Amino acid sequence: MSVPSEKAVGSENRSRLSAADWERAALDAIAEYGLAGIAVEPLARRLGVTKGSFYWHFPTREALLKAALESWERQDEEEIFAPLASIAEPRARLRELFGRIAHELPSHVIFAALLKALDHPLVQPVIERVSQRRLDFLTVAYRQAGLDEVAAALRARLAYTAYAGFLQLARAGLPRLSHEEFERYMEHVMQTLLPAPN
Amino acid sequence: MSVPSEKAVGSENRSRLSAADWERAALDAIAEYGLAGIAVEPLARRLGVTKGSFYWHFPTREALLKAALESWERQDEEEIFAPLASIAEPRARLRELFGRIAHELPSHVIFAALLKALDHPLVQPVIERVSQRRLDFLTVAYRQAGLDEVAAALRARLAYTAYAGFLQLARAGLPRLSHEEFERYMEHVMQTLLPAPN
DNA sequence: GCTTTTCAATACGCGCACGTATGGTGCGTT
DNA sequence: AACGCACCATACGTGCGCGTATTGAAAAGC
Repeated sequence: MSVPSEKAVGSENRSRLSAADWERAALDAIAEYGLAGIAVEPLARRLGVTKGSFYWHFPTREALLKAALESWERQDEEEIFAPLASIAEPRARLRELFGRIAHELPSHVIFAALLKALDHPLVQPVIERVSQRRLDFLTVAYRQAGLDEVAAALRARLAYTAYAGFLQLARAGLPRLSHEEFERYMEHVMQTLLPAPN
Repeated sequence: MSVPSEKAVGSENRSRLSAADWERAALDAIAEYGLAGIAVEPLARRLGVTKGSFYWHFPTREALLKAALESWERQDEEEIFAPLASIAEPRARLRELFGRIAHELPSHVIFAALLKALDHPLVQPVIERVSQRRLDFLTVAYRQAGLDEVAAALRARLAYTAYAGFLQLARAGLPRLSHEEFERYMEHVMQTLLPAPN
């Protein structure tokens, strides 16, 4: 049956790496340093190997970026937005979404980093797809919350830009909010961006 | 009186360059390529000289960046926000502000580029100052439009993040709006983010 | 007209990341 | 025990941008 001695789930410190390990490291690097964080030699140092390892798994730097982006797009969809879809009440669903953004989930941090690299030809289509899904998500929720077709689409766009702007400014550029202040802010956002419940 | 043969206003193609010419070129480069656009050798090529020229005017790359940022911050304040301040009616003032954002003024394009480089130690304080001014601007306008102190500050923050997000997503990442669609969108934003006129 | 200042070209060394080529090591297979 | 494959190290060449040093040319001042 040829059972590998270590088939554990996590990315243990097993001495040999796989392509998936490089993808994970790449995503971590994006979260920390932005798109420029995906660099072969720095990543290799970070992983305790040399680039000789990398070029066995991937033909080029761009290939890693591409793989990492695909991995993120899938993961983001499954882990972040799929759970939200199960919330029936649209206002609660939106509230939950906005609430999650503040928690600096890795997926959101990466999303913020990718938003800053929209000029990159590999990033742009990914963000376009993801943005469209988020817009649809918001539009549906607003529609269910009582807005008419047109208003729902417009409100979704406004909410989405606010979402993107918040991510961009959350870590710096604006005075940071305390937990309480953030709660008040969230409350205000909900009241402003959500139609009154009938 | 030693009148220089060419003292014309514009950045004519006079053969010798000044520090101000480099600053202008740097800001153009930021608008086009982002912060990475500020690079000595590429800029020199763009200007038709070699870096021998640059290092006479500036000691280092960072010095140019610093000078360009200061120039932009001053110019942005004078040319964009000062005119707005003269509009007495707060709702009209806000409308005018939002309207200007869409016109891709150079100053806004640079602002968007700087927002993407918030991690840079020279950029961060500039954006923090500018953000604070914009927040104050918005807060005052909302206050004058009838919101109470707390609500005005919160609404200003929301409007500002929407503003930043819009800039970030205007050029790519989201389906581009036609002129008519944009007008409708603006109308919706005004209705949503502005209190009803009594 | 001659010097001095101002701006620019050239040549150089450095760092750093990409990508290639090639040899080396551990481990499952037979 | 020997082989072969998967993974990694090492060495090398390239590109490109920063910064320095030195020389050169044009304009300004006297």
